[in-house]
Amino acid sequence: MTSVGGRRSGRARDERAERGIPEATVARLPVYLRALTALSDLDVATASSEDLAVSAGVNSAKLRKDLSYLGTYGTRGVGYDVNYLRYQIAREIGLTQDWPVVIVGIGNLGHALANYSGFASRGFRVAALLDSDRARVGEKVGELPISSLDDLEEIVRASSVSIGVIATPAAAAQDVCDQLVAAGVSSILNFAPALLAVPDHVDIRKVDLSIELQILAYHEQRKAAGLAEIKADAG
Amino acid sequence: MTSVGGRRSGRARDERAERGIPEATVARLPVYLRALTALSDLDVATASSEDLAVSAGVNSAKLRKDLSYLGTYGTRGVGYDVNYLRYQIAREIGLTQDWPVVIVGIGNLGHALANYSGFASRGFRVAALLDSDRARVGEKVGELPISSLDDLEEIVRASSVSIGVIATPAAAAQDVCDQLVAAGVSSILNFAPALLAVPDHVDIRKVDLSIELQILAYHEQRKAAGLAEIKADAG
DNA sequence: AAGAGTTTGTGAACGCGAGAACAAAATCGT
DNA sequence: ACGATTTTGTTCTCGCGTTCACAAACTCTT
Repeated sequence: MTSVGGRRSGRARDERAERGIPEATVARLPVYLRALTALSDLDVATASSEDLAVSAGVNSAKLRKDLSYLGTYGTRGVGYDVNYLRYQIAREIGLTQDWPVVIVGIGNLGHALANYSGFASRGFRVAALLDSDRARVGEKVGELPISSLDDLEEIVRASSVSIGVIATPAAAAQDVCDQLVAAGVSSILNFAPALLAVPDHVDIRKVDLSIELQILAYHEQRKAAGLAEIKADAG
Repeated sequence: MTSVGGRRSGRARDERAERGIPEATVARLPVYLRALTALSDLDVATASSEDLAVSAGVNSAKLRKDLSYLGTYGTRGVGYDVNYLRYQIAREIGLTQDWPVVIVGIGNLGHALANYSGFASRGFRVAALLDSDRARVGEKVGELPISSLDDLEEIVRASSVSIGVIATPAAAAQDVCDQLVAAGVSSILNFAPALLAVPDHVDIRKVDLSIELQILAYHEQRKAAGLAEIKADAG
């Protein structure tokens, strides 16, 4: 409990940022970043936690607590310097560096993702587009040509890719996932409606359109049932 | 506390399903449904909570508790009848009926969504594609022609649409959202990277690619930092 | 028919995250 | 220079969701 702790080096570092920002907070940092960027574009120099909270759509106490995990970047009685805080959050997330990304599966969705401008604007760069259909290899999508899935390993090594996006049909997803992991990719964003198994050291997140719609349908049905009940009681 | 409760009608109903399935459970029901469908396709007649939990990628106790909110559909010592449970979950979510959906913003993403086969296979039907660009009105995407955003209200009324999907640029999202709400849509799935304000009675869910990537980047950076630290300590 | 073996449904403990509330620290006005 | 005001950073409490653990309920074997 005294002096040397764990495998920390001797150099003093910011204790607060050292270990463990709660996952819920991490998920909100990009939202704050977006709000700060919007304020910055409007030439707002400083903003209170309340201002920011409104822009981000969260409770101000929650926002202050979230920011406190990063460090003490605010000034009591004043608020937060918009550009300074924006930089600090960007640095914390890792957006001060460039992240090469490969997209696997260039169907309708892969196409859309390849052309998505939100990639480049936030430090993500599409390094390659891959598809298992040999007939499509060479075809251009925007600036980039489609490469063969066989070249995955070489591309990942050559461009130091650590993030992969899966936009294949569900049936192919696990196989592609395994290949990505074997090639050295350690973060995966999965758009295929399938459960993917990965080793512990690999992070995986899924985006599932169909699930989102089903959740909406559940609530929608509930609203309709409530109305029907009121009607029945009245009649 | 006795006899007549709230605005319930006199008819007895299943108390369990009557009110309030936890939101976390609702979000998992579609996952269970997918797992059950997969098992059904493999002609598996019954499955234990453990089997299902593995297929769905969750803890079996959690799965049992989730299912218990719907009713008592399992048999102790045996497990769950796959097809029966599948039907019950589908009914609970509201997938026994057909949900017409409108998609607004037919750019790259809107195109991909319009052609997404996962829609139809789960009871969602694309009723119309809308775009504000008059030059594109009439253009066909798959089977459907693009309609003008001006016709939104009529389309919503004619087809009893209650779910809308926003796939426009961020700048247009709030305006489109307001129009959807005004037309009578009460559930919205938003793909635009923008915070949308809606009345209380409207449900909204967002899917944000850029945020997902940023979350992955944070963890990726963390892994890299950890490695660097170990290297530095060793050297 | 009765005991052995399974598997569900649920009570209880625990941990995390949300939000209220407040002390500490900065600015501003006089 | 000092009190009033603003706003942060943090402590505390509460509720929700996850997980463990076990009694109840069912099947199967003999």
